[in-house]
Amino acid sequence: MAEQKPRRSLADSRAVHDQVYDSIRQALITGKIAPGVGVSLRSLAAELGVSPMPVRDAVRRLVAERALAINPANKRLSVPSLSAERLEQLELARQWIEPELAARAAPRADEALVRKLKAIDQDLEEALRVGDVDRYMVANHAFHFAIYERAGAEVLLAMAGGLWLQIGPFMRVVFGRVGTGSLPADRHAEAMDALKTRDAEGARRAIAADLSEGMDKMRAAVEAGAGLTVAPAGQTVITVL
Amino acid sequence: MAEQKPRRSLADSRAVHDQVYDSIRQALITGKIAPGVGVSLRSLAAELGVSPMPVRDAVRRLVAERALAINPANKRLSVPSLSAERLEQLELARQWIEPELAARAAPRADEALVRKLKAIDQDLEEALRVGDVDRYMVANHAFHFAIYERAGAEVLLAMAGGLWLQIGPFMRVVFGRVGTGSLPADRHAEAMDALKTRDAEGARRAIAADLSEGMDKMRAAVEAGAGLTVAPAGQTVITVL
DNA sequence: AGGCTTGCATTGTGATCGCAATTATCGACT
DNA sequence: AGTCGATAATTGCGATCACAATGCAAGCCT
Repeated sequence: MAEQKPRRSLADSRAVHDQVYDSIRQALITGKIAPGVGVSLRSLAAELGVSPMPVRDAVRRLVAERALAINPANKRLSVPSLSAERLEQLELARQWIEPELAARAAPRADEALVRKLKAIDQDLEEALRVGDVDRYMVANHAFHFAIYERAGAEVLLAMAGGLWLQIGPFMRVVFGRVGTGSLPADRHAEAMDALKTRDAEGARRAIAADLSEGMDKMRAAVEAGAGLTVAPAGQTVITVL
Repeated sequence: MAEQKPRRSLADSRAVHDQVYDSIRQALITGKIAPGVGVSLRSLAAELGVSPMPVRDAVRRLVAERALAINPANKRLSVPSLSAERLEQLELARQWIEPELAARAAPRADEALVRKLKAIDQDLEEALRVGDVDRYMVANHAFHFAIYERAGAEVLLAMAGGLWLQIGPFMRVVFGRVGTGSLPADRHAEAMDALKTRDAEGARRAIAADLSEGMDKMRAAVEAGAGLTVAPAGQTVITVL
Protein backbone atom coordinates (compact mmCIF):
# COMPACT_ATOMS: atom_id res chain seq x y z
CA MET A 1 0.00 0.00 0.00
CA ALA A 2 1.01 3.53 0.76
CA GLU A 3 0.56 4.33 -2.86
CA GLN A 4 1.51 7.84 -3.68
CA LYS A 5 -1.47 9.92 -4.64
CA PRO A 6 -0.26 12.59 -7.04
CA ARG A 7 -3.80 13.95 -7.10
CA ARG A 8 -4.02 12.76 -10.70
CA SER A 9 -3.38 16.30 -11.75
CA LEU A 10 -3.35 16.86 -15.49
CA ALA A 11 -6.10 15.38 -17.61
CA ASP A 12 -3.16 13.90 -19.38
CA SER A 13 -3.56 10.61 -21.10
CA ARG A 14 -6.85 8.82 -20.73
CA ALA A 15 -9.50 8.65 -18.11
CA VAL A 16 -8.95 6.18 -15.32
CA HIS A 17 -12.13 4.29 -16.03
CA ASP A 18 -10.88 3.73 -19.56
CA GLN A 19 -7.65 2.29 -18.32
CA VAL A 20 -9.53 0.09 -15.92
CA TYR A 21 -11.75 -0.98 -18.77
CA ASP A 22 -8.77 -1.90 -20.88
CA SER A 23 -7.20 -3.79 -18.03
CA ILE A 24 -10.26 -5.90 -17.41
CA ARG A 25 -10.92 -6.28 -21.11
CA GLN A 26 -7.42 -7.49 -21.77
CA ALA A 27 -7.66 -9.80 -18.82
CA LEU A 28 -10.86 -11.22 -20.25
CA ILE A 29 -9.62 -11.59 -23.81
CA THR A 30 -6.46 -13.31 -22.75
CA GLY A 31 -8.42 -15.36 -20.27
CA LYS A 32 -6.75 -14.06 -17.15
CA ILE A 33 -10.13 -13.95 -15.47
CA ALA A 34 -11.70 -17.37 -15.51
CA PRO A 35 -15.40 -17.86 -16.24
CA GLY A 36 -17.71 -18.49 -13.37
CA VAL A 37 -15.70 -16.79 -10.69
CA GLY A 38 -17.30 -13.88 -8.93
CA VAL A 39 -15.60 -10.54 -8.75
CA SER A 40 -16.45 -7.53 -6.67
CA LEU A 41 -16.10 -3.88 -7.42
CA ARG A 42 -14.13 -3.10 -4.33
CA SER A 43 -11.74 -5.98 -4.73
CA LEU A 44 -11.04 -5.01 -8.31
CA ALA A 45 -10.59 -1.43 -7.24
CA ALA A 46 -8.17 -2.39 -4.52
CA GLU A 47 -6.24 -4.59 -6.88
CA LEU A 48 -5.92 -1.82 -9.41
CA GLY A 49 -5.21 0.80 -6.77
CA VAL A 50 -8.13 3.05 -7.64
CA SER A 51 -11.41 3.92 -6.06
CA PRO A 52 -14.45 1.79 -6.76
CA MET A 53 -15.93 4.50 -8.91
CA PRO A 54 -14.00 4.10 -12.17
CA VAL A 55 -14.27 0.36 -11.74
CA ARG A 56 -18.01 0.76 -11.63
CA ASP A 57 -17.91 2.64 -14.90
CA ALA A 58 -15.72 0.06 -16.56
CA VAL A 59 -17.85 -2.78 -15.31
CA ARG A 60 -20.97 -1.11 -16.65
CA ARG A 61 -19.44 -1.04 -20.08
CA LEU A 62 -18.38 -4.65 -19.86
CA VAL A 63 -21.78 -5.73 -18.64
CA ALA A 64 -23.36 -3.86 -21.52
CA GLU A 65 -21.03 -5.73 -23.87
CA ARG A 66 -21.98 -8.96 -22.13
CA ALA A 67 -18.40 -9.62 -21.21
CA LEU A 68 -19.47 -9.65 -17.58
CA ALA A 69 -22.73 -10.88 -16.19
CA ILE A 70 -24.57 -9.63 -13.18
CA ASN A 71 -26.79 -11.88 -11.13
CA PRO A 72 -30.14 -10.12 -11.05
CA ALA A 73 -30.87 -11.41 -7.56
CA ASN A 74 -27.51 -11.02 -5.95
CA LYS A 75 -26.42 -8.08 -7.99
CA ARG A 76 -23.12 -9.82 -7.76
CA LEU A 77 -21.14 -9.94 -10.95
CA SER A 78 -19.10 -12.66 -12.53
CA VAL A 79 -17.71 -13.82 -15.81
CA PRO A 80 -20.58 -15.51 -17.61
CA SER A 81 -20.40 -19.20 -18.26
CA LEU A 82 -20.62 -20.39 -21.81
CA SER A 83 -23.56 -22.64 -22.53
CA ALA A 84 -23.86 -24.65 -25.70
CA GLU A 85 -26.57 -22.31 -26.94
CA ARG A 86 -24.49 -19.24 -26.32
CA LEU A 87 -21.55 -20.81 -28.06
CA GLU A 88 -23.66 -21.72 -31.06
CA GLN A 89 -24.92 -18.19 -31.44
CA LEU A 90 -21.52 -16.65 -30.92
CA GLU A 91 -20.04 -18.96 -33.51
CA LEU A 92 -22.75 -18.09 -35.99
CA ALA A 93 -22.25 -14.39 -35.45
CA ARG A 94 -18.48 -14.68 -35.72
CA GLN A 95 -18.74 -16.75 -38.85
CA TRP A 96 -20.80 -14.07 -40.43
CA ILE A 97 -19.05 -10.92 -39.30
CA GLU A 98 -15.37 -11.76 -39.24
CA PRO A 99 -15.02 -13.15 -42.76
CA GLU A 100 -16.98 -10.12 -43.91
CA LEU A 101 -14.46 -7.84 -42.21
CA ALA A 102 -11.58 -9.75 -43.74
CA ALA A 103 -13.12 -9.47 -47.18
CA ARG A 104 -13.54 -5.75 -46.73
CA ALA A 105 -10.00 -5.37 -45.49
CA ALA A 106 -8.43 -7.18 -48.43
CA PRO A 107 -8.82 -4.47 -51.06
CA ARG A 108 -7.41 -1.96 -48.61
CA ALA A 109 -4.42 -4.02 -47.58
CA ASP A 110 -0.93 -2.73 -48.23
CA GLU A 111 2.65 -3.73 -47.69
CA ALA A 112 2.80 -2.29 -44.19
CA LEU A 113 -0.19 -4.31 -43.05
CA VAL A 114 1.24 -7.54 -44.37
CA ARG A 115 4.54 -6.81 -42.68
CA LYS A 116 2.78 -6.13 -39.43
CA LEU A 117 0.79 -9.33 -39.72
CA LYS A 118 3.95 -11.23 -40.49
CA ALA A 119 5.57 -9.93 -37.34
CA ILE A 120 2.54 -10.79 -35.22
CA ASP A 121 2.35 -14.23 -36.74
CA GLN A 122 5.98 -14.93 -36.03
CA ASP A 123 5.45 -13.93 -32.44
CA LEU A 124 2.44 -16.21 -32.42
CA GLU A 125 4.45 -19.14 -33.75
CA GLU A 126 7.11 -18.45 -31.19
CA ALA A 127 4.48 -18.54 -28.46
CA LEU A 128 3.24 -21.85 -29.80
CA ARG A 129 6.74 -23.33 -29.72
CA VAL A 130 7.38 -22.15 -26.20
CA GLY A 131 3.91 -23.14 -25.09
CA ASP A 132 3.02 -19.69 -23.80
CA VAL A 133 -0.76 -19.65 -23.98
CA ASP A 134 -1.04 -16.07 -22.76
CA ARG A 135 1.22 -14.83 -25.48
CA TYR A 136 -0.61 -16.89 -28.06
CA MET A 137 -3.92 -15.41 -27.02
CA VAL A 138 -2.60 -11.86 -27.26
CA ALA A 139 -0.95 -12.48 -30.61
CA ASN A 140 -3.96 -14.22 -32.07
CA HIS A 141 -6.21 -11.36 -31.05
CA ALA A 142 -3.76 -8.86 -32.46
CA PHE A 143 -3.55 -10.75 -35.75
CA HIS A 144 -7.26 -10.88 -36.35
CA PHE A 145 -7.98 -7.33 -35.38
CA ALA A 146 -5.07 -5.91 -37.30
CA ILE A 147 -6.94 -7.22 -40.31
CA TYR A 148 -10.39 -6.24 -39.18
CA GLU A 149 -9.40 -2.69 -38.40
CA ARG A 150 -8.30 -2.34 -41.97
CA ALA A 151 -11.83 -2.88 -43.17
CA GLY A 152 -12.71 0.60 -42.02
CA ALA A 153 -16.08 -0.62 -40.83
CA GLU A 154 -16.50 0.83 -37.40
CA VAL A 155 -19.84 -0.69 -36.56
CA LEU A 156 -18.93 -4.19 -37.67
CA LEU A 157 -15.56 -3.91 -35.97
CA ALA A 158 -17.20 -3.04 -32.69
CA MET A 159 -19.54 -5.99 -33.02
CA ALA A 160 -16.62 -8.31 -33.67
CA GLY A 161 -14.81 -6.90 -30.66
CA GLY A 162 -17.82 -7.59 -28.51
CA LEU A 163 -17.95 -11.17 -29.71
CA TRP A 164 -14.30 -11.78 -28.93
CA LEU A 165 -14.87 -10.32 -25.52
CA GLN A 166 -17.58 -12.84 -24.88
CA ILE A 167 -15.67 -15.92 -25.94
CA GLY A 168 -12.25 -14.78 -24.82
CA PRO A 169 -12.30 -16.34 -21.40
CA PHE A 170 -13.30 -19.65 -22.89
CA MET A 171 -10.76 -19.65 -25.63
CA ARG A 172 -8.19 -19.38 -22.93
CA VAL A 173 -9.62 -22.16 -20.83
CA VAL A 174 -10.07 -24.49 -23.78
CA PHE A 175 -6.71 -23.82 -25.33
CA GLY A 176 -5.06 -24.03 -21.98
CA ARG A 177 -6.45 -27.55 -21.66
CA VAL A 178 -5.95 -28.70 -25.20
CA GLY A 179 -2.42 -27.46 -25.07
CA THR A 180 -0.77 -25.18 -27.52
CA GLY A 181 0.31 -28.01 -29.75
CA SER A 182 -2.80 -28.20 -31.87
CA LEU A 183 -3.70 -24.56 -32.13
CA PRO A 184 -4.64 -23.19 -35.51
CA ALA A 185 -2.03 -20.96 -37.04
CA ASP A 186 -1.71 -22.40 -40.49
CA ARG A 187 -4.73 -20.53 -41.79
CA HIS A 188 -2.98 -17.29 -40.97
CA ALA A 189 -0.61 -17.87 -43.85
CA GLU A 190 -3.53 -18.26 -46.21
CA ALA A 191 -5.06 -15.07 -44.89
CA MET A 192 -1.82 -13.15 -45.37
CA ASP A 193 -1.45 -14.45 -48.91
CA ALA A 194 -4.97 -13.37 -49.74
CA LEU A 195 -4.35 -9.94 -48.29
CA LYS A 196 -1.13 -9.62 -50.19
CA THR A 197 -2.95 -10.17 -53.45
CA ARG A 198 -5.97 -8.17 -52.28
CA ASP A 199 -8.13 -11.23 -52.78
CA ALA A 200 -11.30 -10.47 -50.86
CA GLU A 201 -12.91 -13.86 -51.27
CA GLY A 202 -9.69 -15.62 -50.40
CA ALA A 203 -9.40 -13.63 -47.22
CA ARG A 204 -12.99 -14.40 -46.41
CA ARG A 205 -12.42 -18.11 -46.85
CA ALA A 206 -9.20 -18.11 -44.87
CA ILE A 207 -10.71 -16.37 -41.88
CA ALA A 208 -13.80 -18.54 -42.06
CA ALA A 209 -11.64 -21.63 -42.00
CA ASP A 210 -9.55 -20.28 -39.15
CA LEU A 211 -12.65 -19.60 -37.13
CA SER A 212 -14.11 -22.99 -37.86
CA GLU A 213 -11.08 -24.79 -36.59
CA GLY A 214 -10.93 -22.77 -33.41
CA MET A 215 -14.61 -23.01 -32.71
CA ASP A 216 -14.63 -26.73 -33.35
CA LYS A 217 -12.20 -27.14 -30.51
CA MET A 218 -14.27 -24.97 -28.25
CA ARG A 219 -17.48 -26.76 -29.09
CA ALA A 220 -15.90 -30.08 -28.37
CA ALA A 221 -14.62 -28.81 -25.05
CA VAL A 222 -17.95 -27.30 -24.05
CA GLU A 223 -19.85 -30.42 -25.02
CA ALA A 224 -17.35 -32.37 -22.97
CA GLY A 225 -18.65 -30.51 -19.95
CA ALA A 226 -16.39 -27.56 -19.62
CA GLY A 227 -19.32 -25.21 -19.93
CA LEU A 228 -19.92 -24.49 -16.31
CA THR A 229 -17.73 -22.62 -13.90
CA VAL A 230 -14.22 -23.68 -14.60
CA ALA A 231 -11.11 -22.43 -12.87
CA PRO A 232 -11.21 -23.36 -9.20
CA ALA A 233 -9.07 -21.05 -7.17
CA GLY A 234 -9.11 -18.33 -9.79
CA GLN A 235 -7.00 -15.48 -8.67
CA THR A 236 -8.03 -12.47 -10.65
CA VAL A 237 -4.61 -11.04 -11.37
CA ILE A 238 -5.50 -8.03 -13.37
CA THR A 239 -2.68 -6.61 -15.37
CA VAL A 240 -1.28 -3.63 -13.65
CA LEU A 241 -3.32 -0.86 -15.26
CA MET B 1 -39.84 21.35 -7.94
CA ALA B 2 -39.77 20.52 -4.29
CA GLU B 3 -39.88 16.86 -5.17
CA GLN B 4 -40.49 14.66 -2.23
CA LYS B 5 -37.55 12.45 -1.37
CA PRO B 6 -38.91 9.31 0.27
CA ARG B 7 -35.35 8.15 0.85
CA ARG B 8 -35.90 5.33 -1.66
CA SER B 9 -36.59 2.91 1.11
CA LEU B 10 -37.24 -0.59 -0.11
CA ALA B 11 -35.00 -2.06 -2.78
CA ASP B 12 -38.30 -2.64 -4.39
CA SER B 13 -38.60 -2.90 -8.10
CA ARG B 14 -35.53 -2.09 -10.13
CA ALA B 15 -32.48 0.03 -9.66
CA VAL B 16 -32.76 3.68 -10.54
CA HIS B 17 -30.02 3.52 -13.12
CA ASP B 18 -31.95 0.79 -14.87
CA GLN B 19 -35.06 2.91 -14.99
CA VAL B 20 -33.02 5.81 -16.26
CA TYR B 21 -31.54 3.52 -18.87
CA ASP B 22 -34.96 2.42 -20.02
CA SER B 23 -36.17 5.99 -20.15
CA ILE B 24 -33.33 7.13 -22.33
CA ARG B 25 -33.43 3.95 -24.38
CA GLN B 26 -37.12 4.33 -25.05
CA ALA B 27 -36.60 7.95 -25.87
CA LEU B 28 -33.93 6.96 -28.35
CA ILE B 29 -35.86 4.15 -29.98
CA THR B 30 -38.94 6.24 -30.42
CA GLY B 31 -36.79 9.13 -31.52
CA LYS B 32 -37.67 11.48 -28.71
CA ILE B 33 -34.05 12.52 -28.54
CA ALA B 34 -32.93 13.89 -31.84
CA PRO B 35 -29.52 13.06 -33.27
CA GLY B 36 -26.78 15.60 -33.05
CA VAL B 37 -28.00 17.45 -30.03
CA GLY B 38 -25.74 17.46 -27.02
CA VAL B 39 -26.97 16.33 -23.67
CA SER B 40 -25.36 16.65 -20.28
CA LEU B 41 -25.45 14.34 -17.34
CA ARG B 42 -26.64 16.94 -14.92
CA SER B 43 -29.39 18.20 -17.17
CA LEU B 44 -30.66 14.69 -17.74
CA ALA B 45 -30.47 14.03 -14.04
CA ALA B 46 -32.40 17.17 -13.24
CA GLU B 47 -35.01 16.33 -15.82
CA LEU B 48 -35.50 12.88 -14.39
CA GLY B 49 -35.34 14.07 -10.81
CA VAL B 50 -32.40 11.94 -9.78
CA SER B 51 -28.79 12.55 -8.97
CA PRO B 52 -26.24 12.53 -11.76
CA MET B 53 -24.88 9.21 -10.60
CA PRO B 54 -27.45 6.76 -11.96
CA VAL B 55 -27.58 8.81 -15.12
CA ARG B 56 -23.86 8.27 -15.49
CA ASP B 57 -24.36 4.55 -15.19
CA ALA B 58 -27.14 4.51 -17.74
CA VAL B 59 -25.16 6.66 -20.12
CA ARG B 60 -22.19 4.34 -19.84
CA ARG B 61 -24.32 1.47 -20.95
CA LEU B 62 -25.74 3.42 -23.82
CA VAL B 63 -22.32 4.58 -24.92
CA ALA B 64 -21.10 1.01 -24.80
CA GLU B 65 -24.03 0.06 -27.02
CA ARG B 66 -23.19 2.96 -29.28
CA ALA B 67 -26.58 4.48 -28.79
CA LEU B 68 -24.84 7.57 -27.48
CA ALA B 69 -21.53 8.98 -28.57
CA ILE B 70 -19.04 10.88 -26.53
CA ASN B 71 -16.78 13.47 -28.06
CA PRO B 72 -13.26 12.38 -27.12
CA ALA B 73 -12.08 15.97 -26.90
CA ASN B 74 -15.00 17.60 -25.18
CA LYS B 75 -16.05 14.56 -23.25
CA ARG B 76 -19.45 15.91 -24.08
CA LEU B 77 -21.98 13.38 -25.19
CA SER B 78 -24.57 13.45 -27.89
CA VAL B 79 -26.68 11.22 -30.07
CA PRO B 80 -24.37 10.06 -32.84
CA SER B 81 -25.11 11.19 -36.34
CA LEU B 82 -25.74 8.59 -38.96
CA SER B 83 -23.26 8.68 -41.78
CA ALA B 84 -23.80 6.78 -44.99
CA GLU B 85 -21.10 4.29 -43.96
CA ARG B 86 -22.67 3.69 -40.61
CA LEU B 87 -26.06 3.21 -42.18
CA GLU B 88 -24.67 0.75 -44.69
CA GLN B 89 -23.11 -1.37 -41.98
CA LEU B 90 -26.14 -1.21 -39.77
CA GLU B 91 -28.34 -2.27 -42.64
CA LEU B 92 -26.06 -5.16 -43.49
CA ALA B 93 -26.03 -6.33 -39.90
CA ARG B 94 -29.77 -5.99 -39.54
CA GLN B 95 -30.36 -7.83 -42.79
CA TRP B 96 -28.33 -10.68 -41.49
CA ILE B 97 -29.47 -10.96 -37.91
CA GLU B 98 -33.14 -10.08 -37.94
CA PRO B 99 -34.30 -12.51 -40.63
CA GLU B 100 -32.26 -15.13 -38.83
CA LEU B 101 -34.12 -14.40 -35.62
CA ALA B 102 -37.44 -14.53 -37.41
CA ALA B 103 -36.56 -17.87 -38.97
CA ARG B 104 -35.63 -19.24 -35.58
CA ALA B 105 -38.82 -17.92 -34.05
CA ALA B 106 -41.11 -19.48 -36.64
CA PRO B 107 -40.91 -23.10 -35.47
CA ARG B 108 -41.54 -21.94 -31.92
CA ALA B 109 -44.51 -19.73 -32.74
CA ASP B 110 -47.89 -20.51 -31.24
CA GLU B 111 -51.37 -19.15 -31.22
CA ALA B 112 -50.71 -16.72 -28.39
CA LEU B 113 -47.81 -15.12 -30.21
CA VAL B 114 -49.83 -14.65 -33.37
CA ARG B 115 -52.64 -13.10 -31.36
CA LYS B 116 -50.23 -10.76 -29.67
CA LEU B 117 -48.73 -9.77 -33.00
CA LYS B 118 -52.17 -9.21 -34.40
CA ALA B 119 -53.00 -6.85 -31.56
CA ILE B 120 -49.76 -4.95 -31.97
CA ASP B 121 -50.25 -4.71 -35.69
CA GLN B 122 -53.75 -3.35 -35.30
CA ASP B 123 -52.44 -0.71 -32.95
CA LEU B 124 -49.77 0.02 -35.52
CA GLU B 125 -52.31 0.44 -38.30
CA GLU B 126 -54.35 2.68 -36.06
CA ALA B 127 -51.27 4.80 -35.43
CA LEU B 128 -50.72 5.02 -39.17
CA ARG B 129 -54.26 6.19 -39.76
CA VAL B 130 -54.11 8.79 -37.07
CA GLY B 131 -50.62 9.83 -38.10
CA ASP B 132 -49.10 9.27 -34.67
CA VAL B 133 -45.45 8.67 -35.43
CA ASP B 134 -44.53 8.03 -31.81
CA ARG B 135 -47.10 5.34 -31.47
CA TYR B 136 -46.05 3.81 -34.77
CA MET B 137 -42.43 3.66 -33.63
CA VAL B 138 -43.36 1.95 -30.39
CA ALA B 139 -45.67 -0.52 -32.08
CA ASN B 140 -43.21 -1.34 -34.82
CA HIS B 141 -40.49 -2.03 -32.29
CA ALA B 142 -42.86 -4.14 -30.24
CA PHE B 143 -43.91 -6.12 -33.29
CA HIS B 144 -40.41 -7.02 -34.38
CA PHE B 145 -39.12 -7.90 -30.97
CA ALA B 146 -42.15 -9.91 -30.01
CA ILE B 147 -41.05 -12.15 -32.85
CA TYR B 148 -37.36 -12.01 -32.13
CA GLU B 149 -37.76 -12.86 -28.47
CA ARG B 150 -39.48 -16.04 -29.53
CA ALA B 151 -36.30 -17.25 -31.18
CA GLY B 152 -34.81 -17.95 -27.77
CA ALA B 153 -31.45 -16.71 -28.97
CA GLU B 154 -30.24 -14.40 -26.27
CA VAL B 155 -27.00 -13.36 -27.88
CA LEU B 156 -28.51 -12.61 -31.26
CA LEU B 157 -31.44 -10.85 -29.64
CA ALA B 158 -29.12 -8.56 -27.76
CA MET B 159 -27.25 -7.76 -30.93
CA ALA B 160 -30.48 -6.93 -32.70
CA GLY B 161 -31.52 -4.72 -29.81
CA GLY B 162 -28.26 -2.85 -30.05
CA LEU B 163 -28.76 -2.27 -33.74
CA TRP B 164 -32.24 -0.89 -33.24
CA LEU B 165 -30.90 1.38 -30.59
CA GLN B 166 -28.43 2.79 -33.04
CA ILE B 167 -30.84 3.49 -35.85
CA GLY B 168 -33.83 4.34 -33.69
CA PRO B 169 -33.32 8.07 -33.60
CA PHE B 170 -33.03 8.16 -37.36
CA MET B 171 -36.01 6.04 -38.07
CA ARG B 172 -37.98 8.59 -36.15
CA VAL B 173 -36.52 11.54 -37.95
CA VAL B 174 -36.90 9.99 -41.35
CA PHE B 175 -40.40 8.68 -40.82
CA GLY B 176 -41.38 11.93 -39.21
CA ARG B 177 -40.38 13.66 -42.42
CA VAL B 178 -41.69 11.18 -44.90
CA GLY B 179 -44.94 11.11 -43.06
CA THR B 180 -46.75 8.09 -41.83
CA GLY B 181 -48.57 7.55 -45.07
CA SER B 182 -45.94 5.45 -46.77
CA LEU B 183 -44.68 3.42 -43.87
CA PRO B 184 -44.23 -0.27 -44.37
CA ALA B 185 -46.77 -2.36 -42.56
CA ASP B 186 -47.91 -4.70 -45.29
CA ARG B 187 -45.01 -7.05 -44.76
CA HIS B 188 -46.18 -7.61 -41.24
CA ALA B 189 -49.12 -9.62 -42.57
CA GLU B 190 -46.73 -11.83 -44.48
CA ALA B 191 -44.65 -12.33 -41.38
CA MET B 192 -47.66 -13.27 -39.31
CA ASP B 193 -48.84 -15.72 -41.93
CA ALA B 194 -45.45 -17.37 -42.01
CA LEU B 195 -45.38 -17.61 -38.24
CA LYS B 196 -48.86 -19.06 -38.18
CA THR B 197 -47.74 -21.89 -40.42
CA ARG B 198 -44.35 -22.14 -38.73
CA ASP B 199 -42.69 -21.41 -42.04
CA ALA B 200 -39.16 -20.43 -41.13
CA GLU B 201 -38.03 -19.40 -44.59
CA GLY B 202 -41.21 -17.47 -45.15
CA ALA B 203 -40.68 -15.55 -41.96
CA ARG B 204 -37.12 -14.89 -42.96
CA ARG B 205 -38.19 -13.50 -46.31
CA ALA B 206 -40.97 -11.40 -44.84
CA ILE B 207 -38.72 -9.74 -42.27
CA ALA B 208 -35.98 -9.25 -44.83
CA ALA B 209 -38.44 -7.52 -47.13
CA ASP B 210 -39.80 -5.41 -44.31
CA LEU B 211 -36.30 -4.30 -43.40
CA SER B 212 -35.41 -3.55 -46.98
CA GLU B 213 -38.33 -1.23 -47.42
CA GLY B 214 -37.66 0.63 -44.23
CA MET B 215 -33.97 0.92 -44.83
CA ASP B 216 -34.50 2.09 -48.39
CA LYS B 217 -36.35 5.07 -47.06
CA MET B 218 -33.67 5.80 -44.53
CA ARG B 219 -30.91 5.51 -47.09
CA ALA B 220 -32.69 7.86 -49.39
CA ALA B 221 -33.17 10.34 -46.58
CA VAL B 222 -29.56 10.14 -45.45
CA GLU B 223 -28.26 10.52 -48.97
CA ALA B 224 -30.55 13.48 -49.32
CA GLY B 225 -28.47 15.15 -46.64
CA ALA B 226 -30.31 14.35 -43.47
CA GLY B 227 -27.27 12.62 -42.09
CA LEU B 228 -25.86 15.39 -40.03
CA THR B 229 -27.29 16.98 -36.96
CA VAL B 230 -30.98 17.29 -37.49
CA ALA B 231 -33.48 18.65 -35.04
CA PRO B 232 -32.66 22.26 -34.29
CA ALA B 233 -34.15 23.29 -30.99
CA GLY B 234 -34.34 19.74 -29.77
CA GLN B 235 -35.90 19.65 -26.39
CA THR B 236 -34.93 16.41 -24.78
CA VAL B 237 -38.25 15.53 -23.18
CA ILE B 238 -37.44 12.27 -21.54
CA THR B 239 -40.43 10.22 -20.60
CA VAL B 240 -41.05 10.57 -16.97
CA LEU B 241 -39.06 7.63 -15.62
C1' DA C 1 -24.55 -32.74 18.31
C1' DG C 2 -27.27 -30.63 14.60
C1' DG C 3 -30.24 -27.06 12.67
C1' DC C 4 -31.43 -22.45 13.04
C1' DT C 5 -30.77 -17.73 14.14
C1' DT C 6 -28.21 -13.72 15.18
C1' DG C 7 -24.34 -10.80 14.45
C1' DC C 8 -20.67 -8.79 11.60
C1' DA C 9 -18.30 -8.00 7.26
C1' DT C 10 -18.87 -7.08 2.45
C1' DT C 11 -21.41 -5.78 -1.50
C1' DG C 12 -23.84 -2.69 -4.91
C1' DT C 13 -26.22 1.67 -5.21
C1' DG C 14 -27.01 6.42 -4.80
C1' DA C 15 -25.84 11.12 -3.07
C1' DT C 16 -22.68 14.71 -2.24
C1' DC C 17 -18.29 17.05 -2.57
C1' DG C 18 -13.98 18.58 -4.90
C1' DC C 19 -11.25 19.34 -8.88
C1' DA C 20 -9.67 20.44 -13.41
C1' DA C 21 -11.17 21.73 -17.89
C1' DT C 22 -14.12 23.52 -21.14
C1' DT C 23 -17.92 26.63 -22.39
C1' DA C 24 -20.54 30.56 -22.10
C1' DT C 25 -21.30 35.27 -20.85
C1' DC C 26 -20.17 39.78 -20.31
C1' DG C 27 -17.21 43.68 -19.88
C1' DA C 28 -13.34 46.54 -21.62
C1' DC C 29 -10.42 48.36 -25.05
C1' DT C 30 -9.17 50.14 -29.66
C1' DA D 1 -19.48 49.36 -32.86
C1' DG D 2 -16.87 45.28 -33.24
C1' DT D 3 -13.47 42.19 -31.39
C1' DC D 4 -10.79 40.35 -27.85
C1' DG D 5 -9.95 38.88 -23.11
C1' DA D 6 -11.29 37.77 -18.40
C1' DT D 7 -14.55 36.04 -15.15
C1' DA D 8 -18.38 32.99 -13.93
C1' DA D 9 -20.98 28.87 -14.84
C1' DT D 10 -21.33 24.25 -16.33
C1' DT D 11 -19.45 19.86 -17.29
C1' DG D 12 -17.35 15.18 -16.64
C1' DC D 13 -14.49 12.51 -13.53
C1' DG D 14 -13.10 10.64 -9.33
C1' DA D 15 -13.36 10.09 -4.20
C1' DT D 16 -15.79 9.52 -0.09
C1' DC D 17 -19.79 8.77 2.65
C1' DA D 18 -24.32 6.61 3.74
C1' DC D 19 -27.48 2.93 3.48
C1' DA D 20 -30.05 -1.20 2.57
C1' DA D 21 -29.36 -5.89 1.36
C1' DT D 22 -26.86 -9.93 1.06
C1' DG D 23 -23.19 -13.47 2.42
C1' DC D 24 -20.83 -15.63 5.76
C1' DA D 25 -19.83 -17.52 10.10
C1' DA D 26 -19.96 -18.18 14.80
C1' DG D 27 -22.99 -19.03 18.56
C1' DC D 28 -27.27 -20.40 20.69
C1' DC D 29 -31.09 -23.42 21.67
C1' DT D 30 -33.35 -27.78 21.90
